[in-house]
Amino acid sequence: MLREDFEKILKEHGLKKTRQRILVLEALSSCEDKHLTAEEIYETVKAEFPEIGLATVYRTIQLLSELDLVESVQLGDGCVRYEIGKIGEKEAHRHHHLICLECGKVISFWDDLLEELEERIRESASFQVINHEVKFYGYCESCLKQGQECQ
Amino acid sequence: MLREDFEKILKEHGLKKTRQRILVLEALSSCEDKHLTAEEIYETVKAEFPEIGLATVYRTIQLLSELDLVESVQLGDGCVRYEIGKIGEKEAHRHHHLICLECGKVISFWDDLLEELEERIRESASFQVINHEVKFYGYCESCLKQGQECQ
DNA sequence: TTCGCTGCAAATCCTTTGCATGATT
DNA sequence: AATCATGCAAAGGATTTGCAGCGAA
Repeated sequence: MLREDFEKILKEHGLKKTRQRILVLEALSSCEDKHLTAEEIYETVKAEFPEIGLATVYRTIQLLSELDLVESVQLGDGCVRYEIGKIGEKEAHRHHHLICLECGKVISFWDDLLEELEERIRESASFQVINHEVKFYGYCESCLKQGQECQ
Repeated sequence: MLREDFEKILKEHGLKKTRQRILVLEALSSCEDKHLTAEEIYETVKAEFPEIGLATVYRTIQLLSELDLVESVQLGDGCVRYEIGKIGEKEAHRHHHLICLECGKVISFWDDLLEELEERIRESASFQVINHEVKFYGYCESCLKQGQECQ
């Protein structure tokens, strides 16, 4: 997500361009794979703009969600985290997470193998699938190496 | 999950059999497809045992989680809900949810099509998959019928 | 009798809201 | 200048914790 695109979207929706909004979006864009919590976004932005308040971060996240620019994910550690969206892009539908049960590391990956499964659901359950969310829990490479005797 | 099995598990772990614990488990067993919140479990048990406290419900849920008898699910409405587990049974790995974006209805279904995908992940990402969680968002049959012009 | 379990109330954590001030258009 | 957005502090909701009393073993 480019800054100009974002500014254009704000304008289109009659919303004001503020430093806080830009910085929250940039925090989320800069580390796409970090899955930041609201608190982490707050700390990140505060480094560059110490006056920002946590409430503004929450309000901005909510705004970005409504604009379909970010989505929340819950990765098993009890925290709500936010990701910059791939919404609208064709990547959106193929974006999944691998979550390490040992170290908590999250690996994003893309795959569309579920297309076939969706088709079957559509037929068998009379349910029109719009989107799906898949999480795989297990052990990442480095944790496997470290504790080969453990599992 | 049968009551006797549960009592046996409690005994095996040196835990006491209490009316509260039995009733919480029964609330969760009786309506497997309801995905109750802590508050709903509380209300259900209270009908039969009005002295119970909400804290006990939370403590019992936590206990049941540690015993791998229940797991939490978050179905897009912002609430944390609990399901009696299929853990250990071969059903465990094939248990997914269809969530209606219109009415919020949740339909559980079982399918193991992801086996193949897991195999590919194991190879390509050097990640050992232990479990997975899949949610499909879309529109259920009755919502589709009602608003055929809407989507 | 012992020790774990419970209910209650208070504490905590995360998120939202009200309101006066400040910034953007 | 008008309006929207912000910071702060207070409110809200969900969950956890401390503690004295109760109940299962």
